[in-house]
Amino acid sequence: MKLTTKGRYAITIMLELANHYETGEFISLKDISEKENISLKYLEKIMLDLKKQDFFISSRGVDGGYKLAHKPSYYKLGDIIIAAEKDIAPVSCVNKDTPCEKKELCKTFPIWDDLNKELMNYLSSKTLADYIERK
Amino acid sequence: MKLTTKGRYAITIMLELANHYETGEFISLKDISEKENISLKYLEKIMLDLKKQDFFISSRGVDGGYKLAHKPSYYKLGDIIIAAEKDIAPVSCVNKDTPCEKKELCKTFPIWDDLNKELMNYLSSKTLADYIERK
DNA sequence: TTGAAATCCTACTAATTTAGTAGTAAAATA
DNA sequence: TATTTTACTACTAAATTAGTAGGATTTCAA
Repeated sequence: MKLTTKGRYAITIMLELANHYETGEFISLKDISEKENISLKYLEKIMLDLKKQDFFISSRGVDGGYKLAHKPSYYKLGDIIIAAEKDIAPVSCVNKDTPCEKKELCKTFPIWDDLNKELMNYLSSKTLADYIERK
Repeated sequence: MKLTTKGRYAITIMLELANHYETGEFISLKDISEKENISLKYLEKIMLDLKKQDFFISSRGVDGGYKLAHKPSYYKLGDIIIAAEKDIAPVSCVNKDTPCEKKELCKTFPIWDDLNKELMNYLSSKTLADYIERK
């Protein structure tokens, strides 16, 4: 049931931006990279996937970086993880895009279907706002 | 968040045995292998991990195989998956045996800790009895 | 008492996936 | 115009996954 580093780092990036949401300032990937000890190039790559969503406002050049386009409560953990990992179904047969054709016959299908629903439900119920730093 | 085939097939095996629990007969891996189209050798290997638990009664030779040592409601999905996959923590920092040392400082730790608890809680709440065939 | 059918056990391996790296272009700002 | 940052594509080493291969041992029935 492991998450890949892509999903993990995506959450790291998003939570860091959420923690600076109130200030309105841009946060560069370099800052996050140094703070969290993650390769800058790898963070950039993860950003490519996240950017396909309407998640950020970005700015290039000195003092540039990213900031959230919406307030932290807009960002469900599930949406972030899916954006980074593409597919988080625990078993591919319950994936929305490529569902199993034999699911009517398969005795284990209900197990994976229930688990997937439970997971999705939980990850949709939590947002970045639930985990930002309180002062 | 993918499960490996080990975890998937472990559930397949256990559910098949659960569906024959009432008859008391031994089910061979060969039967399951043919029915589910999974390599016999691979099923044997998965069995090695499951057998470390007090899960089965086995019998060799003709008409041998396995049957459940307890009734289906005894087997929590989480216990089966953990036996097969060893570790199902979505992120290694929340693993019981090798927890992260910086968890006090880490801002994302509570996210993974909550997710892990949710998962474990769910997988402990369901047993094979919830998914056996009704006649 | 021998052969077949099953479990039991260890070692190896091809294919896939993960976790990056490398290099460059383009934009913004001072 | 130099610097800093994002934006984008292509490649790659390491690790993991999903098995295979080969045999030993046990049980039962003919």
